[in-house]
Amino acid sequence: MDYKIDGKDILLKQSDFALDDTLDCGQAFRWEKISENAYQGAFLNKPLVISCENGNDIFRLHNTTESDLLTVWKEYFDLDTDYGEIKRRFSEDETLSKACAYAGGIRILKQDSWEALSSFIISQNNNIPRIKGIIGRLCEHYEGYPSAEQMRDETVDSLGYLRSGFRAKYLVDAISKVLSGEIDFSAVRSLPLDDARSALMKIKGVGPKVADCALLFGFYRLDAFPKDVWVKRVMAQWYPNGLPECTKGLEGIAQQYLFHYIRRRGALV
DNA sequence: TTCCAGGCGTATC
DNA sequence: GATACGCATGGA
Repeated sequence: MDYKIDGKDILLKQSDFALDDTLDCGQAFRWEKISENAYQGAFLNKPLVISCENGNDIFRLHNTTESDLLTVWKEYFDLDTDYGEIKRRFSEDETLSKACAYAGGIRILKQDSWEALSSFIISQNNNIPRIKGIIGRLCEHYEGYPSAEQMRDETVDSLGYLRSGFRAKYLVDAISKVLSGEIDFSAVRSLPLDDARSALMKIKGVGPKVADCALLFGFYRLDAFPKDVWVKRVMAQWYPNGLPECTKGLEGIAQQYLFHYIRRRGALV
């Protein structure tokens, strides 16, 4: 990792990284674009403004210490993973090659398990602007993304201000099962993919898709492959016999390139 | 007005 | 196991 301290900021040189591609591709819901080249957001309750300095590979992490870079942001932005190598692997496949070329700056964010799980519970049968609205109201209420512990006394009625519709009862069930220990995140981390998915699906409102999103984005299980309406279209049109061999073990990363591509383009051409 | 959105629970067969 | 339908809300 190549970086230097610049006053109160850190300057980071990082290839295969673009803010629009990574922070506005539907994997995280509370990064806000505050100018042409800058986003404001947070991991847990540690806020960050990050901007791109040269329109390319130099990034400024504003008001950040070297310690925060090394203990928080390096991991969150997955800076130890070589996405260039992954894209070369995927480029054996014609459709994936186009998707990687279209948004080559996508990285999988290593998000907090509870935030990812609860965010994707909210995401079901919903659209991204409205998901961001609900999560924005939640974070405004708690002055940051609340832990399950902080939400322990919430009920369907008390969550009414979120206007999350039928999903409120699913959040309440998730809070309850996480706090009771029925869902144990450290156990989920050590389980094989199918067992981890089944464990999360004990929560009402968590089916295969939400579970796979939580596993991919909140537990960094790169072999989890969430199939939403968009990815189902991709699969039907381009991969009727399943994903190509070159994605093996990294199906989740392939999913994110394909998801972003078909959503932005409307179709794969 | 109707349709749809990073789905899932339930009923029914 | 598969298929059909309802679900809260709000933007298009």
